[in-house]
Amino acid sequence: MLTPADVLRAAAEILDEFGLADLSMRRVAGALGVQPSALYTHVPDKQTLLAGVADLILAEVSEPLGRWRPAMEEWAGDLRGVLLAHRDAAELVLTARGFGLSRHDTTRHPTTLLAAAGLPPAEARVAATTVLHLVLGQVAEQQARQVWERFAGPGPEDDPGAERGFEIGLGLLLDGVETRL
Amino acid sequence: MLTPADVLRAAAEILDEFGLADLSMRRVAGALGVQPSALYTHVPDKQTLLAGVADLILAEVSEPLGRWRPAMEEWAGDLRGVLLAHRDAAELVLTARGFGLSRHDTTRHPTTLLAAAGLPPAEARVAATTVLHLVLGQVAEQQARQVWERFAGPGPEDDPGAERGFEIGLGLLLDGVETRL
DNA sequence: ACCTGAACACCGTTCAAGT
DNA sequence: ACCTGAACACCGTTCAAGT
Repeated sequence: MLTPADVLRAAAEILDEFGLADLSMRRVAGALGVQPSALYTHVPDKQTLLAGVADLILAEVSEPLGRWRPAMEEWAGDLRGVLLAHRDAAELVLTARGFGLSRHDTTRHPTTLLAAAGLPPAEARVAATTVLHLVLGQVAEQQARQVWERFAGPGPEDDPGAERGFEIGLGLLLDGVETRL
Repeated sequence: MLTPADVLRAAAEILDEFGLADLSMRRVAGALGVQPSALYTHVPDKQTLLAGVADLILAEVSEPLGRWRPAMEEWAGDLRGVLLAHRDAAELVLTARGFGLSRHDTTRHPTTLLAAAGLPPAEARVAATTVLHLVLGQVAEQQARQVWERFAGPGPEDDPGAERGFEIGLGLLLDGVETRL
């Protein structure tokens, strides 16, 4: 007997191995050894299933702790690392968040951290969300490039240029935060 | 007789009216009154067609001129406005850029502008790309939310919270740039 | 060169039927 | 409640055939 958690796990595995384009309801069903229609007993539709996988991924990101600046740097780096560890994760999270189906409040802890550092609550929320958007935008582009390189280019590289760009861009943003403290 | 430009235009119209999910090769063909297979005389595949539409949209963004800070604010606002004016444009641009099929060098002018203001060339490029990623991440999320609200919520709003968040986030980043000048 | 028409190998989702 | 099997209304892309 299947459970919603089984469906989620199977979907997450297909995402990591074959990517978002190959993550179809029929493929998830196949991996579980059931008919496609059987999934709809445990999951309302594909959109909700994808949001569940996105939340599973976001739950891997650790909470930021300690002095605000190194903590924010670690959180952003961790978020980026988690997204890069799962194929097409940035695009998945971006659409899941937009569709409002994501239950995971990703910016909760960094917002608290920035507020505790002295930033007005509204600005803290915006600053945390800005860091999130920055990471999502950068990783989404990098991962779409990786999809392409998988069958056209010289294979998936570590892309040190992207990491360098991420660090510099984040540094600019956190410098901006620092001027407001 | 069809031309590649006709196919691009038809695809762009379907995007604006019905969104990325409904932008299929079969629908573009239908709008042009031809069989789906007829498109492949003018366009290699769907991916390339989408990248062409993305470049069409990005070409609408005006060049930044004048003092660096107001020019960057205007450029980022213009970019955001252009993306918001075309349904699902941020997601489209994000994947088209990632796939490396986009011919449009979006960050060219803002990079020159920041370099002229005194930022080292490498940092200028990164700073311009960071602004781009910020805008793409924020608009991608907002537009995915708009897709959802179209058949679930209270209709597409202007979302002043998103605009406010954009302005504050951009301000933080540009403050960071300022500390480096 | 340009387009048609048919085909191939897929999709997400629904639904009557069985257990 | 849970799952099967068939069906509906779609996909992108290819390819022989016509002009």
